[in-house]
Amino acid sequence: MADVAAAAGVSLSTASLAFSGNKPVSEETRDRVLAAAGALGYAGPNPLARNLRRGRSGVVGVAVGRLSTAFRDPAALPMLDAVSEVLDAAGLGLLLMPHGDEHAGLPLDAVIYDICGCETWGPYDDLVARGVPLVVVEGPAWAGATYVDVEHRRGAADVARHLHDLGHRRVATLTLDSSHPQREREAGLREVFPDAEVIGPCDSDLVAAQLAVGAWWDRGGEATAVVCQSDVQAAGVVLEARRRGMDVPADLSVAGFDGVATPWLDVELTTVVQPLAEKGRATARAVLSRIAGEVADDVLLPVRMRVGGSTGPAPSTV
Amino acid sequence: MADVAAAAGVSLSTASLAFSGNKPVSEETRDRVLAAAGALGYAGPNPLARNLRRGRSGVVGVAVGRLSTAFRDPAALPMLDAVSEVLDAAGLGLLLMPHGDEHAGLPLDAVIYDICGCETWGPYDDLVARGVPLVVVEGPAWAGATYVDVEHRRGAADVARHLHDLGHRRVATLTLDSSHPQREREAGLREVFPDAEVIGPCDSDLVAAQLAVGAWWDRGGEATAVVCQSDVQAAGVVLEARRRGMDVPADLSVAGFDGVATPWLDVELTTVVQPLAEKGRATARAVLSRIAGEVADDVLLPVRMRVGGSTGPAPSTV
DNA sequence: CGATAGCATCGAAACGATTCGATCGAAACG
DNA sequence: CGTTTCGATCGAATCGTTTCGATGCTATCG
Repeated sequence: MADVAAAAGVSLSTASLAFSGNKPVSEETRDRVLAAAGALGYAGPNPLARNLRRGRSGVVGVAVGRLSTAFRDPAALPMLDAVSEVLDAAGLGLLLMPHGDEHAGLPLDAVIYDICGCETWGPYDDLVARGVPLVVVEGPAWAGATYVDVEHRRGAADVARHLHDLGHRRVATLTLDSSHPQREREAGLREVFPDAEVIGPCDSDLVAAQLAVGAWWDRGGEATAVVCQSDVQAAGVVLEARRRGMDVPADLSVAGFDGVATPWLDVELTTVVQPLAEKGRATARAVLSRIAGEVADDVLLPVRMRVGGSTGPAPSTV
Repeated sequence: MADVAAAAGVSLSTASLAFSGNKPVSEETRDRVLAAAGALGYAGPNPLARNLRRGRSGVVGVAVGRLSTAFRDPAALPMLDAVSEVLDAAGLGLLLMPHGDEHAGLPLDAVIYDICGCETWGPYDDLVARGVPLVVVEGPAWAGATYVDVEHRRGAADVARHLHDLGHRRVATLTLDSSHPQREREAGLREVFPDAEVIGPCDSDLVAAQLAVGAWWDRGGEATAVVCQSDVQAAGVVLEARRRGMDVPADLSVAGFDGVATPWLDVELTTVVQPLAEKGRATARAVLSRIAGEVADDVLLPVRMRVGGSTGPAPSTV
């Protein structure tokens, strides 16, 4: 930039102002600087230097598990999409941080922990030591972090009540690996069905759910309704039930969670609809606040049960 | 760091060496520096300053469309996962660049264009002016970029021959928006079926495919086989065909592309299996080479047709 | 017409590291 | 014992900006 300034016959500081526009520069001077830049093939201020000066990198990390697993669940995308949209508008980029701490050397302005079952991570000590703002989505409590969460417990309780109203008394649940949302949801379920049987934990994956519930039936499991922790799991249960000759919802009611689209399934799932986009926006807003040095309030978003065709009256034969 | 050096009674340069290990430092000195750092709550060298010195940000951008659409297709994930794995190992982070140029101010060491239908973008002039290495996946030709691609044309031709061998003569194809891969694949198809009818372009989305092929049938479209540009599209066609009382493959053969898992479909698709992970690794390797200042050769990866149960002999009644 | 604003410009000091070349002992060598 | 070598340490330059405070200079005001 010094060369450009020299070529334009102005000082370095003026050239800088011509590019950044942080202070008024006469039209004529700006044009002269820009022309000189063009002639010299100067592409504008070096972002690295700017970042050093500003003390900001313009990059926000988002901790996900392995990409292929984190995004397999269709609920992850609308959320991340909304995050990205808000951050983009603020000129911030989103850096993927798959499990691992290879990213210790990168300059991050903030980090989002979207807990896709990454309960065990713990915040990177390095980030905490550096004072990098942390925003935790659906996560356990970490000191100093801002929280964004949805009403897992209430959603699960709503579903449980719905099933109870339909006459179900023998309910089983397919769980996720132990995590904050899982614990909350199980608590919600147990408000209504204290003795609900746990089929076992499995990933939010169609085949995994089929295998898990199939194995449970094989070893004699019985229930008139299965409550799942994601719509993908629920779809797996529906498919496996049918494969075994059961009708949904006549013989078995199945409930999901998330409220994502499953167009390849011919029945609309009864589920708990999360405001995924709003969750993402709230997360991004929290990030922006924290970066700006403000305190950001924790956010708890409401959920809404949606009754679909996958749940129905309990079969009277039980 | 100056404070730490002072506290440890060494010079700034020595303190720097103690942290980076770029030159030998006596064990005792290092311990003293680290101890001083701990006492002063210094979390290590500031990445922004390091980046400025090094002239590297450690961040690689990956241009995708909107996240929700880019990752909806299950083929995108294994690819990106592999990219991320290789880059992580090299200490580089992956920055998502959704469509738009808000990312102009970010310091990127290289940019990957994974052309998910983002044909129209053009490389950011800014990046080119800055001399940022570009790696284009399945893209059109841009001067100076390194290319990674798969044998779209050959894969499509293999599928076409397979159908021809099965006796099909009336073949239609569901396309993607015009793009390099789409053009290549259509060329492959036309090697065997020069007159194949185009049903129309649609996103690689289940519902979109159902609607597109459904509308085509509604307006009198006829074919014994439909060649699709992704497995998701193919699944949509299978579902829609069945909804209309056709049997797959007895009445209609359907072929996909990509070779991803569709466990919710009860028929294994005939498809063209792409080496997705290898594509990702090759891409990442190209990025690393280019960042290192080396020239990176273009890569063309082989594909393999996999015959599944979605294609069969042409019905004799046509 | 003199004092006061206000605008454009400039010089110089950060921002926080890395790294080149020089210095200084001590060990190794003949 | 004199000389070379090597490892540890240091000082200073550098990376490329942004921005604070100062300096003219020209309108504005009374």
